[in-house]
Amino acid sequence: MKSLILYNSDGRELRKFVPLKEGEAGFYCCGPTVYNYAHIGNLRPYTHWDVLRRVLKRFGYKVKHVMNVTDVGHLTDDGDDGEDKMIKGARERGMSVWEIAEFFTQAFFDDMKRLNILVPDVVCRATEHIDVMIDLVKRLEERGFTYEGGGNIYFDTKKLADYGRMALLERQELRHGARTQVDAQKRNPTDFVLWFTNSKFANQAMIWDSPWGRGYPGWHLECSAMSSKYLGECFDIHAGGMDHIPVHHTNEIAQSEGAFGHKWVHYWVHNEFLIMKGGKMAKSKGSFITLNDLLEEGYEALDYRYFLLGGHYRSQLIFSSESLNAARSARRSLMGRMADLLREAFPCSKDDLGLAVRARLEAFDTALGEDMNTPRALAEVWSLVKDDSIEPGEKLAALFSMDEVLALGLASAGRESRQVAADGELSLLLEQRGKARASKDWAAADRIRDELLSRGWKVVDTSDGSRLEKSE
RNA sequence: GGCGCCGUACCCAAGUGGCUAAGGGAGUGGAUUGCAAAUCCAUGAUUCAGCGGUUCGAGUCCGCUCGGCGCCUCCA
Repeated sequence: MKSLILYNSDGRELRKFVPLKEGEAGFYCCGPTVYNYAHIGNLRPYTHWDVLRRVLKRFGYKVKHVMNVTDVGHLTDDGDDGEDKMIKGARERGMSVWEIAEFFTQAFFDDMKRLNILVPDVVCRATEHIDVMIDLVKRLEERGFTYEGGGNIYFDTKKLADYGRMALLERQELRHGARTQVDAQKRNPTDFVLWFTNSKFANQAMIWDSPWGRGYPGWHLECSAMSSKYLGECFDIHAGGMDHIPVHHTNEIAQSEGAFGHKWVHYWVHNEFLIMKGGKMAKSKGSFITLNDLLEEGYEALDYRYFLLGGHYRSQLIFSSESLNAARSARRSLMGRMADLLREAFPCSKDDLGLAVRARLEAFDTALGEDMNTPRALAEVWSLVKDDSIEPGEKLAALFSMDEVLALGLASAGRESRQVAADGELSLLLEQRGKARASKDWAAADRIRDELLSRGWKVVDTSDGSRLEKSE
């Protein structure tokens, strides 16, 4: 089993991954809140967690990957001047909250597919697990972690000795109430609602029966309840955005460890943000870039994936059209080299790989094993490509192997030439141009080249003759 | 105000105190080409925001200054 080192936010150190069960890895990541399209910043973590999942598999683990879909309209746990996100989305688009959830869940998975992100083994919706959440609150109630105030059930954070350990909250002087209204019902500023029966909004659309009255769950509850249902009350990895450390994940830990009475998650991994020129992209800011926007500008989704893998998941990554262009150029170049290799060789079998190429693959794995260092892994890809001591067939085999983790679509590199070969008309035009060139009829040759370009194909002349590549 | 992260070439970006500071993109020069595109070759930081310190040795550790970002509100 290859060694995987992960940075564990709970303890803030790099730690070798040791699974709870030999050869298996249980892995939960915070999923989307489906009240709007995901913007490209939202898509960053899922790409990195996809790599994590693929690395775990590559290193020999049997992976169980669970992700939630937050389709409950959440208020905040503090006094909130805002509006329920789901209700707002529904009102603005003239749909019901349920339709909104369904629509944007679909849109989210469309994006996942285009980015070559594997669908988690379990995708669980909050609205389908209300009973599990209620059970968790009951257990907390039995163990004395809750109190009632103003119709809502609160978690008493004073009852948990190491509340806030991951976020180092004890070192912080939080300015509670600085930006929001303090909830007068709370005994401690950090307490949070487990179950609401007292909605701040008259038209609360999603409510369920509970032992405490009709209402809806607190936001943090769903992740604790669902992850534990599918992965057990103690599991390996919980992933999410670093913005969640102080509140969401801190409270998940509190309510889970409170209810279960033991340590809950062994490795917490958190991603940093995608940064625009002026700061992070946020849904609440109203304007943001979606994957569709990039596609409309002529980028491929996998160009964006390449861009993301070019930065480490724990570092802020600066987005600009310039850097995305760089990623696109790099990926195209890589695809071009793949296509060239495929013209001269077939991928050889894994058993026939020589020492040099094995060393390259080893270096690639090492990079990924060291806290998922995808930038270094990409550098290893380029080193391999440019290594003249390695036979084309070996390179191809290694590149296909690497792409099992990177998922940059390298396997489709040779597709264009096959497509051209299958298209009689294109082949004929290419042949005619070849004849025109042979007789130095440049006008005719250029006319055919323009014709092909107008059909979306770019002519590439080589010493071995001409071929076609897809243009923009 | 508190807490945390970051500042590496024109741009993006790796870098676990110790060989010549990865990789990609852009640029430039050359080869090739009917032209163009593609491709190939060559070319990049005596230096890692600045200053000081620790050390035999620091981009990597410590302190201060300047600059950027995040969290303490829902947020990936």
